Amino acid sequence: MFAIADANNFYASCERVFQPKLEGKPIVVLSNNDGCVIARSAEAKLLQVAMGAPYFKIEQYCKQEGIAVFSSNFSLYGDLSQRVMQIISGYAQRSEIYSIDEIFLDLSGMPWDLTTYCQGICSTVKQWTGIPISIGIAPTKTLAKLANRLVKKGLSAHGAVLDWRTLDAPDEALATIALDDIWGISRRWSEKLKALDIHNALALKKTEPKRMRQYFGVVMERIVFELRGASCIPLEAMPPAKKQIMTSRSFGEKLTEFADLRAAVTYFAARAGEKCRRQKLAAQALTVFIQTSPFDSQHPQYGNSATTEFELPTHDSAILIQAAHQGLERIFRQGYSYQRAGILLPDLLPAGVAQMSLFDTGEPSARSEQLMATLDNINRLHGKKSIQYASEILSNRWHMRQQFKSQSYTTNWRELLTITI
DNA sequence: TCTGGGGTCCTAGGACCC
DNA sequence: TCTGGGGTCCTAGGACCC
Repeated sequence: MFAIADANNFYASCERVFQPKLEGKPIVVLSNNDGCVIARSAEAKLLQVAMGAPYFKIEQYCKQEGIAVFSSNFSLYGDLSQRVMQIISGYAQRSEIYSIDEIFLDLSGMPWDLTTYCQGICSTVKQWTGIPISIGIAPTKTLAKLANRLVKKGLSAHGAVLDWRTLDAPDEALATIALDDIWGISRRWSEKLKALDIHNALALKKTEPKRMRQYFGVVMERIVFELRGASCIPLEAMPPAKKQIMTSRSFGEKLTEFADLRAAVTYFAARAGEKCRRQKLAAQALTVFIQTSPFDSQHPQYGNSATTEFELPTHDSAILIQAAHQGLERIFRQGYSYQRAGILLPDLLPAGVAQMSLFDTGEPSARSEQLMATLDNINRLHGKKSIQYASEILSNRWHMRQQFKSQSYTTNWRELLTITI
């Protein structure tokens, strides 16, 4: 038996925890650079604010309807997510954190009533963190996700929890579920399914799995089996090591100067190095990429990338930064307005298991390890950006617009919530 | 003026191994 | 007429997730 616990409108709920006056009020959260809508409270959904809507197109509407607008605050969301996950994972022997606001639980073999048990999880999480969650329970992950979806639509007889097995007419419920509401099916596949005269989850369940495999591949075949109640997608209690790490951003304003881009990619390379070290991985190569805005039809477009391979796998920020600079020099062209850049570390290995080169003594890498550990410690103890590479801060013109950002209430001593009486 | 930032898996084809 | 059998690795493209 699987359960999926999922926070309701997670980013909007995080903002509401620290501004309870927004209870019952519409909230939207914007992407980096305040570009487009990436989260909406239930009230904002009722006001027909679309997911992904560019903010500049709905700004007036938000003001008119009194919608509270926030820039994304990932240090807040990440921290609250950790707290929620820690609480929920205590309720099962095995669990899998699936995304920032979702966690699967293995509820196999539990002798008590699972609906009551999960209702207890919901109320504890709400009481301890202020975040509302919903839980779907079923014999497969795909059905658990659907049960969760029915909860969100208000179709559960048990509040925030629904056990698929307690449905009186599960097939009738499936018949009401649109294809692209199924986990793993998006617009293209649902269109292709409709062309085959398959129009809802029940119809898909009744297809022949082998035939679906011929049309779509093994992924769709598994979905059909899962809809039938045969589990094909196991719980992954141990998250597999990352295969690649990316750090990229759109800029607050278009950049034309090499020096501004160089500061940006330096920052990205340093962040990618931090991620790499935290996950105990090392990069065999680094790709730097830059591009102009695909929405800008007035100016000439250009995008390019350059990859540098390392002699030895590394997670030393200085080496990553140097490679990023060299790559940028190769691809930078004068005369374009750049909108976005980033760093990709494409082929990661576990740190410390690398093949040494014939003449390597190991000593420089020991010094590098020490230096990186010290750097990470300083930034952990004294806050992000306490110590940075000089070339990161030679320009800040690329910095994101974040006009509506709330405080980092839980991760920064200088931004604690203050209450005036 | 203004449109996010991360990731994964599968498949097919080509090149190569013994 | 007849033309082995079993693999791996890499890449690009296409799909999906949050």
